[in-house]
Formats: sequence, structure tokens, C-alpha cells
Amino acid sequence: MPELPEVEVTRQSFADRIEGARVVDVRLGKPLRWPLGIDGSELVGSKVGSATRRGKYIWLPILSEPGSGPGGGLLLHLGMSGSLSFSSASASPGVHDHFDLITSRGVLRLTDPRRFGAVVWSPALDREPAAKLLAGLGREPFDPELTGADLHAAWRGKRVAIKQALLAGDAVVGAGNIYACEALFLAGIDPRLPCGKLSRPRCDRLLDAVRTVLRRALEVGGTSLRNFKDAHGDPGAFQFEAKVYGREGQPCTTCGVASGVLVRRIVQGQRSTFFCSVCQRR
DNA sequence: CAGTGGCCCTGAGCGC
DNA sequence: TGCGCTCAGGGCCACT
Repeated sequence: MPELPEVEVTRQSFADRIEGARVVDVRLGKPLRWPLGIDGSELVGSKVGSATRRGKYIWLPILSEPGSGPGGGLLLHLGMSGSLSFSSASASPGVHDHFDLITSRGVLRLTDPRRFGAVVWSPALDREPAAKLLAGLGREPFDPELTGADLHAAWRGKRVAIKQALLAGDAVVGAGNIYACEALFLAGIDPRLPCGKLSRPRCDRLLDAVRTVLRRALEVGGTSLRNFKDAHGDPGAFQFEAKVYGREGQPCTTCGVASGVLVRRIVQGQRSTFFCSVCQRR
């Protein structure tokens, strides 16, 4: 579910309110993708810092205080079906609520039916286990230093399809299945094209498209296909703007109205890819 | 060693 | 209404 915009919208929706709060208790539900790594009780009395984001991970610093815990932070990932809520009124946990950080300002709760998400304790972002989890991540899409030339260099000589290269996130992070499809459509690039075949100008265009699509999704609060909501419980609206994702068999919004060209769905790496074979070229 | 596919887990939706 | 099948926004890891 959550790609970069959903993760960022989530982060923004609770970061200011939780910063400075005291940890009162930690409650664990069923096991997530990786174990927390500590008991949780060690965090009681610690102060919560300012949440940041790297790729689709949220880093929540837990500040070391004299006599009140180790100092470090929680690395959170929402997986496919995770969401975070932050509320002062703490309803009793449901079957899919697997982590509660109970603080003086409210409860930060991870709800994740499929449990592909994770909450992992790490003494620092650049120490294990966080360092290993973040090690393979590509550049941030909104890094002003990032250029099409960087993508061109990262993909040079590789044969994987550009759609899968975007999804893998080892050149640039943040575009999951929805936004990878949308960005490739916007850039007019066939998702099956080997990434090493992308010309330098097309890498520029693709980076522009990734930024445009992610920026727009951020503006409208992300995509709510099933049940994505930010930590206030507000849904996103990008699903109403998708040009190809989820539109198999419907006319292409750009070329299909007059000509009858339909959006196609193919499978790449066990994930669906939606595209227009007329607008998107090899 | 680049590239592929399995797998973690639950729920929704659809055809019969 | 119920059953069984397929698919879902991610990403690690074993294997070829």
C-alpha cells in the first residue's frame, strides 16, 4: 500500500504532535516482519524526537535521557498493508494492531493486517540493524542534487526492465507499483524497456515524471486504494487521478478517447504493470 | 554476479 | 450464502 507519498503524508501527520512526548509504555501485538529487538520497557521515560523519512522508512528518534533508557530510535516500515495512527484517545487494540508507542501526548499505533511491516529498534540510523536495512536504498527523488545523469549511470549496462528497476529503488527510491506505472506513462516510456537502454534525455524526463507524480500524490494526501489513511484518519485522493494504474481495458486518457486504444496490464516480476502501448514507446 | 522467483501474511473480490 | 481461487500498495533472500 504505502509508497513514498503515503509514508511521507503519514510522517507529517504525527511528527509535530509526538515530538517531545515522553514514552509511557510500549505494547506489542503479533510478530511483524522483523522483531523489535528489545523488550520495549527500556524505552519508558525516554523522550521522542523528530520523525524523519528515508525511502519508505520512518525513523523516530528515542532520545537518551539520564537514567531512562538506551537512546536510539525506531525504524518503522508500513509494508503492504500497514498504517500508523496517532490519537490521544487510545481505543483498545484490535486484532491487527501490532505496535503501540504509548506516550504522554497520545498513542502511536501500527495497524497492519498482513504484517509485512516492521518496527525495529536501532541505536542509530547508521548502526545495525538500521544501517543494513537502509544500505541498498537509492537516492531520494526530491534530492536537488539528483539528476537524470545519475539515473543514466546507475542503469548503464543493466538489462532489467525499467519498471522493475524503478520498483527496486536502488537508483531512486519512493516509486512503488502505482507511481512507477504512472511515472512511466507520464514520461512516455515502455515499462518493458531494459533500463540500460534509456537514453540520457529520457532519464531526465523520467526523473521529472517521478517527481511530478510523487509531488502531486503528496499534495492530495497519497493514494487510498483500500484503506490508506494518514495518522489523523484522513484518506488520500490520488487514486482518482491515476492515468493507467488499475485501468486495464479502459480507454487511454491521452490517446484512447478518439482512437479506442485501451490501457493494458502485464505482469513483471509478479507485479502488475499498467501502460498504454501507444503513448509509451521503446 | 545480475537476474528471477519464492515467500512472509491476511482480506477482499469474484466466479461458480 | 458459501467455497475456493486469485490478487493486493514491499522487499529480503536463496537460488540459478
